[in-house]
Amino acid sequence: MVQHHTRANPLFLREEELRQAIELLFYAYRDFTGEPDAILTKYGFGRAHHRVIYFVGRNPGITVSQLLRILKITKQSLSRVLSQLVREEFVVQRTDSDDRRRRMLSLMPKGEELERLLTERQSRRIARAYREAGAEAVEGFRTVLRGIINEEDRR
Amino acid sequence: MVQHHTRANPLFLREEELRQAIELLFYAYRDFTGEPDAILTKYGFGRAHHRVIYFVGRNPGITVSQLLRILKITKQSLSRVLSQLVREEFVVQRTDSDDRRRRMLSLMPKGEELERLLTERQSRRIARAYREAGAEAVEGFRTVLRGIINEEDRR
DNA sequence: CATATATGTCAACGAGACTGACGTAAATGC
DNA sequence: GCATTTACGTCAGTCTCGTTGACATATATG
Repeated sequence: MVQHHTRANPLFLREEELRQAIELLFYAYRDFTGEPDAILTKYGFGRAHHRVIYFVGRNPGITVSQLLRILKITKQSLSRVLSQLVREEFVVQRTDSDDRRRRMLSLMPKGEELERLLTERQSRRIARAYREAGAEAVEGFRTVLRGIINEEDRR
Repeated sequence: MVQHHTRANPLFLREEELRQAIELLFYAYRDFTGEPDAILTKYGFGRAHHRVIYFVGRNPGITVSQLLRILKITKQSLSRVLSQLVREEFVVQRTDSDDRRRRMLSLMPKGEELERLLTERQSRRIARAYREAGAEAVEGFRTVLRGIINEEDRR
């Protein structure tokens, strides 16, 4: 079956292969975000809050505009979520002393705790997949994912 | 930053590695969906329409409940999108003659055309990443992604 | 001093997810 | 044959999170 198509149409395998990749990405992302989403609901937060908490935790002192460039959303969308996180003391803003227009963001204890909780779940999922796949597969995984990202963001 | 993990703690590399995976997935998915999203806007559709069009195109004759299991959304959410796609003649519903409760979904010409357009873009992105990464990396990519998906859905 | 930058905010809107309830038609099990 | 289950659709209401465009303020910079 597969061989027949291979011989007759050299594009068949290729298209099938690419569609499988599209689907793998969809399913993996769906399940990768599903677990945190469920936890966030209990806090009255959504996926947008998760992203902010994650990237602020990862880059303490990050500014609002840097965060916007990562998330690729508008100022308004971020603002709503961020001010809620500040109000509820998950995130704190300090004015940068070098450039007092900038607000440097960091996690407060509550934020760190939630970040750990969420990252732990996702890490566990990744760790399991990495362990089962082996080091070589992990390298391939990283290489391909990097290749999918827009060139300007591969830093 | 988190200094206490430098050399003394063997988990540092591991945590760093896992966080990189989390971020790669975020960035890759962000850019992977960004291009189709822009196209869909011109049709007055969103990402939800894309997912329906994609999976109906991929599985002609798929039923509503099968689609719900794939997308993991509620009947209401699907219904809104699906009825719009049917109304605008991108998707057609036929009653299954074996079980007349079931509606079998397929793409109409307009739907096939849009599906091709969207899948082409995403395929091109994947194909480029695959080409640059090489066959071995591709295998690793697939293996790890499969490992990230919930076990019951790896079929 | 003029301009550019970083941030915040207001108002309005739209997509797309959710819950819970209800209704209908058809298949299936006892 | 009747009760139950399944497949689908729909109503009403809610929430998150994305959008645009305009405007305000403080600060830095040329």
